[in-house]
Amino acid sequence: MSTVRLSTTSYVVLGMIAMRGPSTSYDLKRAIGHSVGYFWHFPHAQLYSEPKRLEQLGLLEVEEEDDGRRRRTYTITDTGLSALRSWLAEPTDQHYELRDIAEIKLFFNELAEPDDIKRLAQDQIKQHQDRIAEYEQMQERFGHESAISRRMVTLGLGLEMEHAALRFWTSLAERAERGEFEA
Amino acid sequence: MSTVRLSTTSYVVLGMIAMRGPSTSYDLKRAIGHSVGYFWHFPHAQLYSEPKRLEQLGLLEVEEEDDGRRRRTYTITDTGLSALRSWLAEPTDQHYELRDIAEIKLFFNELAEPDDIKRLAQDQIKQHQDRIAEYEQMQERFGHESAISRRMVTLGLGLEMEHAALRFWTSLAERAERGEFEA
DNA sequence: TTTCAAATCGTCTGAAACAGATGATTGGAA
DNA sequence: TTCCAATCATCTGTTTCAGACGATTTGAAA
Repeated sequence: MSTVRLSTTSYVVLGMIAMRGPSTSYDLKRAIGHSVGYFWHFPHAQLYSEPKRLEQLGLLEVEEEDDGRRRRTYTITDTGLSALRSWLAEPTDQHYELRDIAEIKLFFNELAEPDDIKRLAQDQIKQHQDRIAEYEQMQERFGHESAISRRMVTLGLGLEMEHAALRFWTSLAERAERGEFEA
Repeated sequence: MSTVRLSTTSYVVLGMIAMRGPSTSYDLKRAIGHSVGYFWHFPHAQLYSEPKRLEQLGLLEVEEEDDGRRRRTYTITDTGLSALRSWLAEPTDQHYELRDIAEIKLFFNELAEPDDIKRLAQDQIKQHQDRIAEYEQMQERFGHESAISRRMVTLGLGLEMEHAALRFWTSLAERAERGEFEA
């Protein structure tokens, strides 16, 4: 077994191919785009270079078209599958990271104009409402199709988080309205 | 005014120096470590290289010790302050990113053993409970000192998010217990 | 049936982010 | 006074990243 350290990107690629079956990089890009991509961004260039690496490590197999687009279709190997499975079985000690520019701006509220805080809060409210609507629509459309309902489980976490953020920014907007961030 | 694109890291550095006053890279590392570092990780090496860049751009000024540690103490310039202020005033269209390895593993639940899901959920419950305790302690200790209470505002968001995650994983653990992730 | 604009698909580049090793300085306990 | 642990700073090689670029394909209008 190799001693190379695989990244989260590696496992997402492995997992996607294991779940979907044989896939091209472009397939991955699209599949990730309407699933894990909602909460963790993977630049599409990675989805071309990473499978190449995984193939060299023997975790994927590749089949190349020899003309036109020259698509490379990747399949997971037994080694790849067992690497993925042991990662899934492994405990995760790392806490999540919430990369939220709005939160950073809010952290520096002392340096901002009170009106900036108000607008920030209002923008966030709108954004989270929109996202909630989007998630609910997904849940409605696909949540009951048992074929993919297990892929919808994380939507529940996404929704909880969105509602939490919405609650926070709503209450913050009220506090700002009350003048809590003046002088 | 320069046309260089500043990153979030840049603004965090500027903001920290603006809020704390003259700071060394090590000061930044520590200050970030017990504030924004809780939700967005900035590798400390960046906090040495980034101020250097900002100094070259004229957004910071530097004063160097000429012996011993050779600490470089950075101060924000007027240009730096106005760059920071206009960033704070600017709307933020980007949605947050939630980099959560546990969520990724859960997404691939179809490929995992039912017991893995149970343990994943239990670990997450523990982790979020601990984090909540940590945040509540911070709130209790510093929330009332008006000198810094405005720097504690984001703690509220952190807590809301932690509670949301805790709710989700708690309910997920029950579903797993009921055998929802078998076969 | 040609044509041409939009959508799809793939690669490349240079810059920034990153983990983690290394090394120097310092304070204070033994 | 020595010596260990904490503090502080830099360096290295790798990975991530945004976004530009270019090639192929589709299909609708001409």
